[in-house]
Amino acid sequence: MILLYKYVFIHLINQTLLVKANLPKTLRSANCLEFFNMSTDTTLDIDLNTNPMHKQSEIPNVEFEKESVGERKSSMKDKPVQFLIQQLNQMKSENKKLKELQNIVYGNYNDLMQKYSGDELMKTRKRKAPYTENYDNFVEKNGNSTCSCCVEGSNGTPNEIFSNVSKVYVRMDPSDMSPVVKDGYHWRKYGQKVTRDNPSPRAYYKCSFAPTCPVKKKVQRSVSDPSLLVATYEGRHNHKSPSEDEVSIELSTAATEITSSSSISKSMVEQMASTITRNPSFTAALAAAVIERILDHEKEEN
DNA sequence: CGAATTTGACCGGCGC
DNA sequence: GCGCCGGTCAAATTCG
Repeated sequence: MILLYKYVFIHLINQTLLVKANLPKTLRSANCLEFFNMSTDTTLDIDLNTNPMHKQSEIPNVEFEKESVGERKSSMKDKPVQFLIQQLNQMKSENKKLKELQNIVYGNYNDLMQKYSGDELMKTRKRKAPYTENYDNFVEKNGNSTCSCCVEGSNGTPNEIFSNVSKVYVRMDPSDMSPVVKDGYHWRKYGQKVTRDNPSPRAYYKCSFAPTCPVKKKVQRSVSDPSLLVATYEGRHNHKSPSEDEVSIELSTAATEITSSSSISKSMVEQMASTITRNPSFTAALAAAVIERILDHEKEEN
């Protein structure tokens, strides 16, 4: 089961976690998935609606690395010095790549800061205004997929220490104008308001696990782009996403079938990954899981 | 018939 | 103190 998860998830999340793990602490505090939506480097792209199997080289790499470890061990007996040199060179090249990635992320981060730290953010509303709503341009700039999202901390400043407020931007199908963000959780609508700065009504939802789960969300169409939904989440779920459970059951069933017949073949894993990633519930659950994972990581650090 | 949604009323924070 | 505004409540309505 763990192996299956690994195969299916590894090429989706691997780059994300790699970049996240190598970010400087100040950058990690930014806690923005927007870094992974940046278009300057495809390795940073975490387009959840893209079939991940186009990066097929990822899965064979896992197996290759296992084999090469064995080869390394045998060669280590024969030529330990050469082996160490080879290892050193390999690490150097990896460091170089990581440094390049880091520079790209730094550049994107600075661009974002320049773009949104100016007067636009300062002319906020007279009320509490815990967050800004001026990220539309960002999503428009980067929203080349059908679902673009980013998460920001409170106060609208990406470098703010994380709190329990996050925003998600979702580009909707133009044919589907219902103000619903499918994020894998079940919500109960408890109110709707037309706000002053946006003719589209804002819908208020509570997690249907309430009062056990304190999470609320607000959903409203973007002023500049009606096809864009802005979902503001407050609080953190204290339970698993129902979609995660569904996916877990699907994977468990598939794993039972596979292991009962033969060893796991690459094509079967690919087929399975392709099937479940076409499932909107899976992509939503994956997005929620990735965000949750990063937020947990952030919480541990703080 | 129960659950979910709608919608007008109400509440509290904030600026003037 | 008053009015504006965002957020919440709860009765009425709709839906499956």
